[in-house]
Amino acid sequence: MITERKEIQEQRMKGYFIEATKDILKGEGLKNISVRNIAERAGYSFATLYNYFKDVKELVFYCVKDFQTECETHVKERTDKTTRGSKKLKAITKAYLEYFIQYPGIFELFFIEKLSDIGGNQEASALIISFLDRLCEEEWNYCIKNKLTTEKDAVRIKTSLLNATTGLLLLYIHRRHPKDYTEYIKLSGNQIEHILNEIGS
Amino acid sequence: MITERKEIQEQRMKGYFIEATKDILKGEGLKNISVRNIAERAGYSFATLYNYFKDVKELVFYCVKDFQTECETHVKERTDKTTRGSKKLKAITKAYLEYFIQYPGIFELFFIEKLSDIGGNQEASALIISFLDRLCEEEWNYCIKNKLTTEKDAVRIKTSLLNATTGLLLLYIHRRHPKDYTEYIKLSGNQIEHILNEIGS
DNA sequence: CAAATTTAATGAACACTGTTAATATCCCCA
DNA sequence: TGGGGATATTAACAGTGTTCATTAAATTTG
Repeated sequence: MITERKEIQEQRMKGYFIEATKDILKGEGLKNISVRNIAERAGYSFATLYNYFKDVKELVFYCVKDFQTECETHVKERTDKTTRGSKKLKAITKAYLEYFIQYPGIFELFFIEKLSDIGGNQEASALIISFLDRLCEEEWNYCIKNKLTTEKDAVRIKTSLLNATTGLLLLYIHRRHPKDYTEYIKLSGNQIEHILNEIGS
Repeated sequence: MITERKEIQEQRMKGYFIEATKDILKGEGLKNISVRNIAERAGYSFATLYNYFKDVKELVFYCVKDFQTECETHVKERTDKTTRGSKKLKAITKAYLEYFIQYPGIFELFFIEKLSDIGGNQEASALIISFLDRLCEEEWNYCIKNKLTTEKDAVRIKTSLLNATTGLLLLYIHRRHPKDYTEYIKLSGNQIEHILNEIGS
C-alpha cells in the first residue's frame, strides 16, 4: 500500500535528522546544536525538519532513547564478566560514568537541557532519572535476594548513587573539578566505592 | 582628583547593571537573562553595557560574588545558634540547599552556566567549587580538633557533601525529581544526615 | 566664559538562534 | 501528459550577543 511506503519514508527521514543530531551531540556537544546545523548535516533545509518534528526539543528527545540503549550496551560490554554483588554494581556505575565523560554533550542533554515544558518531555525526564536504577536493577535484586543488603537500604543507596554520579559529572564537565582526568578518576572511584561498600560481599 | 570621580562613577554604573542582572536572576531566572533585558532594567541602552563589561559573562561573574555573600548571611542567620559539630554541619548544608531552592536561577548561574572559557572565569569556578567548604570550614576544624573525625575522613566527606548537594539540586531543579517539594525535603534531609552521620557527636 | 577635546551613551548593523507561513518543487496516479 | 497532493524550500519575524560609527555630553584648556 501507499501508506506503508509513506511510513518507511517518513521513518527514514526522521532517522536522517536524528542521526545528524546525535553526531553533533557526540562531537561538538549541546552548544553546537541548532536547527540549521542539524538540517545541513542531514542534507536538508532547516524548514524540512519541521515537517517531521514539531520542534527541536522533540527531535532531541528521540536521541535520549538511542543514547540510553547505546550506553546500556557500553555498560554491559565491560561489566558482563564481573563477579556479582557490590563489585558488579561498582563496575556498572563506573562504566556509566565513563560513557558520559566520553560524551559530555550527552550528559548535558540528559541532565541540563530543559525538556521540561511540554508533555512528552516529562516522559524524557522519567526515562533519565530512572536510567541508572534500570542499569543496576538486576544486580540490586541479586543483592537483596542474597541478603547482602535490605530493600530499605537499597533504596537509600540508589538515591546516593544517583546524586553522587550526577554531581560528579556536573562538577567535572562544567566546572573542571577536579582539575585533571586522572584526579577525577581517583576521586569518583573513591566515592562510588565508599557508597557501595555499605553492601556486604 | 578627576580619576577618583571617574572611578566612583564607573563603579556606580557597574552597580546598576549588576543589580539589574541579580534581580532578573532571582526573579525570572537564567533563561530571561539577556543584554537587552538587563540594560532596560538598568535604564540604559544595551550598548552602554559594553562600555563597562567586556561581555555579558563578565557581568554575570560579578553576581557570583554578591550571591555568595548573600547566601553566607542566609546560612549564618539560621545556623548561628545550632549546637556545634555534626549537627551544625547538617544545618549549614541544609540552609545552603534552601538558598538555591529559593533561587533556582542562582543555582544555574553557579553550576550550569558555562563561564569556563576565559581567564577570569576560572576564578569564578574556583570560587563556586570551594563555596560549601568555605561555609563549613570553621565547623570542620572544630570537628577535627575535638576528634569527632579525622582529617582524612573530613576530606572525603566534604567531597561527598559537594557531590550530593550538587546532584540533589540539579535533579530537583532541572528534572523535577523528586516530584514535589515535601518529598524533596525529606529525601535531601535523609541524604545529608546519612553522609554526616559518619562524624561522631 | 567659550572653544576644543576627551569621554560616554547610543542606534544601526551583523551573524546567529527557533519557528511559521507562503511558495516552489517533486512524484504518483489517472 | 496533465493534474493534484505531498513535500522541500525560501522568506520573514522576533529574539539572541556583539561591534562600530555616530552623536551627545562633560571636562579641560585657552
